[in-house]
Amino acid sequence: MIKITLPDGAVREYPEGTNSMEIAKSISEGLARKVIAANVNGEIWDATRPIRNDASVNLLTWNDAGGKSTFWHSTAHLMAEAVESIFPGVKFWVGPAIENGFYYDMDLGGRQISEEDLRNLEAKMTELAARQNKYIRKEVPKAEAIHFFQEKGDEYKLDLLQNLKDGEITFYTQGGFTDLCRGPHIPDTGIIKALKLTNIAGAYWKGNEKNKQLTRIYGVSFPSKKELDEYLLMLEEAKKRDHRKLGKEMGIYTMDDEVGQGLILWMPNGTIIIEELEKLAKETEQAAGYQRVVTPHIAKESLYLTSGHLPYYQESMYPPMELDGTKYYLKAMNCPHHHKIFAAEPRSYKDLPLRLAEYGTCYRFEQSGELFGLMRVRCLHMNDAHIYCSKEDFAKEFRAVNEMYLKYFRIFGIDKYVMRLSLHDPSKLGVKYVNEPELWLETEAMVRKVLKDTNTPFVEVLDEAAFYGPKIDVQIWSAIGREFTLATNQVDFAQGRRFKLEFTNSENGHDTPLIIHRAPLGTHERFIGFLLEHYAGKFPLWLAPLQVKLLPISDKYVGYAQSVLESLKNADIRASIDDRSEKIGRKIRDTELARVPFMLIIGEKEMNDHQVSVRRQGKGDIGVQDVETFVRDIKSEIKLRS
RNA sequence: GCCGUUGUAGCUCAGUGGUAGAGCACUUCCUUGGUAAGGAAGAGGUCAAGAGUUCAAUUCUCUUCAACGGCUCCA
Repeated sequence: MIKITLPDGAVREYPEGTNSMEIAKSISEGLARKVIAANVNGEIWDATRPIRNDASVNLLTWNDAGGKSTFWHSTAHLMAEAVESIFPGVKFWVGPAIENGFYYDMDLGGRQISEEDLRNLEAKMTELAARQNKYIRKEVPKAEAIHFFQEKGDEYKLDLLQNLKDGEITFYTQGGFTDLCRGPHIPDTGIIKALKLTNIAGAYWKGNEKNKQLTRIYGVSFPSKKELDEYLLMLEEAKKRDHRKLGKEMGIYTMDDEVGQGLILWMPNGTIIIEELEKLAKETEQAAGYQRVVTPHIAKESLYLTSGHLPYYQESMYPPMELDGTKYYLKAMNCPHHHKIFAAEPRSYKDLPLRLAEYGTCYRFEQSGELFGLMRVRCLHMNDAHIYCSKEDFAKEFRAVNEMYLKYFRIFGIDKYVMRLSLHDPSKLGVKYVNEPELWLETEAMVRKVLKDTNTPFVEVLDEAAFYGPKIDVQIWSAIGREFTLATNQVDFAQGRRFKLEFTNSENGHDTPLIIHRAPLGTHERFIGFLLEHYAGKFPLWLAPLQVKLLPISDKYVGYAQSVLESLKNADIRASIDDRSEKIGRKIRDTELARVPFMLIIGEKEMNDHQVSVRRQGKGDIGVQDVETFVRDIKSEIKLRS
């Protein structure tokens, strides 16, 4: 007998060689039906794998992350089985579970696969699943495994085998399909009740674009039809919140083939949001001791040779234009221009920290396949600033920048974010990173210390730094689950020297300033894309392109509505009148759907009493107010940016 | 850049080898109303662009462009 410890601390005895499924059955049949896998001593195991020694066991069901991923991984095997039966001779690479489902990479030998094939595969998978084939685990000696895949002619699996040691190789078989796999898997295919193959994509072998491109099929599966339907419904809902859809619907931005890919045309409504964001940034930066500058969109090649950007980033810059033998580049970053402003005057330690801010327009020649709505574009407006400071001031300045981030996050209600400390990879010094090993370690330690001192939660990642120094990237998630880097806060110990930037220190010597690059609001493009999804288009009052819509009950009250409109406009409130000869119900509906924060209904009573009947978007009728009271209240709400 | 899919009215989408339709939106008229859709009429499309096959192409083929889903990349 062996002792099994359950999550609640209970210890039960079972015969040696029992398995998690047996354990579940001993607790209840209902539980046994739901068990997908089990966490045995911290490792996820098949529910049917024999347990030989005392162990702590946590049974996993669909509701556990480990259960879900096992379920999806097993569905990937089921898909492979279906693929193999329909396309004999296919070779497989890997088929993991991912955040929402699974995929399998395969070499179809040059064969193309269509949407129709996916439907056929789904049907085949459903058929195979219904057979309730067991997933059978088998430990295989390396020589035998190699022989198996040599017979099959699958060089991808042979490649995988190279890195595996004899004695740790396992095969899993379900129905007629055997795969090299460390597992774990669900007990049998019967519990896969609903599935959908979602899309086909090319994926480079081992993620390297120099390698052959394999065919990747994505899918998702569920233990019931109901859950699949819910998932599909969720996707529909997410679509409605997509910034590309909302941006068009709300007249925020447009794009045009003739202007060019990835080049955003900001429409009047989008421009209002841009101006409000800039107002916020300017106020905040002014209070924090920044000074504003304005710099050109282009510069000579030599500027980027000095900065060191050219060799690292030329491919991401628009090709140069040549005038009288001199090459000019559209700027992809603002820092070199700002450095030249620093260099334009002699600087004393008394001038530092010098903080230069600009909503700079940058152009980046992103690969065409990378462009994505507002999130990834070729012309962007960055909430940029560079702080030139001494080493002594660094911690204080870096900390102040972090606090600015947090201030913005509060304003926009961003509570899901991760600060990612991006470090250099020492093996790439001189290639991807400036070859200053000691400065790297020193600045990385400085940044880490600030994060620790301020109790800022962060993760560290290797090989993600800028070429000139470590950085903090802020990862955020939009309301529909899109993750991206919003903002970045970087330390730069390299460009100061490259530009020979200097200040006179208190001992009358010369020092090179450290530079902090920071962009808390990222770019207008990405940030507004984020905000659209974050708010589902229902912007808070201060950002809403149209803040108030006046809805006269009939034509008779348009005159009075116009006088109210005057009062609102005099108070700098963005308002307009719906003077269509429509019924009030219709006007309310249209205004609600247009996501206007306030509606003022104006009829006989309001006109006589110099009042307005106020309706708040999403909340409905909130009563009658004097015009002056309404203006005062709304003004204060706008000012608070709440 | 690579793999795959898609491209018909402002939007969402039907449809056909014989030069096109619906709903919503839009315009005009009627209606003048009290908190989420009043009625009627009208206008609107080189069917992404170019080439080929054909008596005839929006439809079939090819190329280009763009968008979308991924991969790779992302200062």
